[in-house]
Amino acid sequence: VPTTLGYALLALLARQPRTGYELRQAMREPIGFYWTASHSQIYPELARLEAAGLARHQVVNGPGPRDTKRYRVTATGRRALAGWAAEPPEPGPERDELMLKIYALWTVPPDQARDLVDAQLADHRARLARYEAIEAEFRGDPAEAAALDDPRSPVFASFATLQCGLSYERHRIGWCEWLLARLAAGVS
Amino acid sequence: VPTTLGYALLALLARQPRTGYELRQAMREPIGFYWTASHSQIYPELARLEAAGLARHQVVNGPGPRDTKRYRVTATGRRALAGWAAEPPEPGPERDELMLKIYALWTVPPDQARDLVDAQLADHRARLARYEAIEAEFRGDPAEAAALDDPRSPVFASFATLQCGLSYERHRIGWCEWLLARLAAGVS
DNA sequence: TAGCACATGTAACTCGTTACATGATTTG
DNA sequence: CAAATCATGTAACGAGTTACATGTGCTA
Repeated sequence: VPTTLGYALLALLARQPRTGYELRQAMREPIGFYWTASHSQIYPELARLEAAGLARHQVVNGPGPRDTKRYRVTATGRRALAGWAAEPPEPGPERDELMLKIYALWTVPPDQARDLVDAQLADHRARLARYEAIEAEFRGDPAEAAALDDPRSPVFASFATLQCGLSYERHRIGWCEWLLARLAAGVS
Repeated sequence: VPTTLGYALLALLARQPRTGYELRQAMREPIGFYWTASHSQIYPELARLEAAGLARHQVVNGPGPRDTKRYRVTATGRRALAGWAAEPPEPGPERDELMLKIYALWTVPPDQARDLVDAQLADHRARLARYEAIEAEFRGDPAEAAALDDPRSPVFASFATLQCGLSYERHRIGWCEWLLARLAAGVS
């Protein structure tokens, strides 16, 4: 039984075969918004997946300088992934460093507190803009737009996570604005 | 320079002196929504804080069966806490296991997918109800209600984190409902 | 009298990050 | 020719969880 990282890799491999290096790239942008991993974690994990019979590789002499191993999920791996995805996630402890800082915000001079929240607000607005651009891409591509309503398509799944990201950023922006209004009220 | 856990402990001690055992209790409910720690982490960390001069303890023969050490922040610790709290948090990697499952949701039969999202929705509704109850307590207590607008009061800080929690649960509920509507559309 | 709350500590293990290690190919 | 990209691995370290270890006082 793999770790969460193992399932993350299977989830990527179920969409298309990839090398360890490509998996590492993928762990940045699309999926990287909610899960990341460095190559030093990925390579050993791929070996474990293969040992467990959930993935297998093929050596490929691609255009690159050295031989690369291209991994794909096995039928067993695909079943394991679906089984895992259908289970409710175990309620891991939420860890939000910003909230901890907010909890201690009364010890900070109000103008510094305002700077902190201002910076957060700017961050979230920037991320919202990025997500909105990605959303526009989804809707703009006819092939993808067609799959948006089919729960069996990967495009649907990607779009669902994107919607969550959009909603999250809007929530966070709203809260920052609320907090900023309170902090501004105490201006000298 | 302490770890995040160290600052979490300082944030609690800045409000009132506590023993290791009491800190462990506190890491469950109020602050535990966004940071948790077990006693096996807390006791060594307290020793480190003391070694760094940020907290100190006094042995107390309380009503309990054995001597307990009651910790309080030092003036240095208080300054360190305020300095840390004013700094923007470093953007740690977001890790959301549910999003990973959603990313793989296309591999899951739609009726199972619906069950998963249903369960999440119920969880979030329950947590929202809890937060709303806590909010009502804040507003009901005249002493606390008076401090709600003062950025220098711990009550204000606690209330701000609570508002974020309320907003977060509402965001998550909205997204679950959105997703459920898409999944229901594909009903056989 | 069995179990729970009180009360504090250490040890082993897992997960993740950063640094170490190597080396070819392409691009400026 | 120097730097970035491609490409894969291991080692050391830090943070966190679970389990080990000990012992008192109260309550069902």
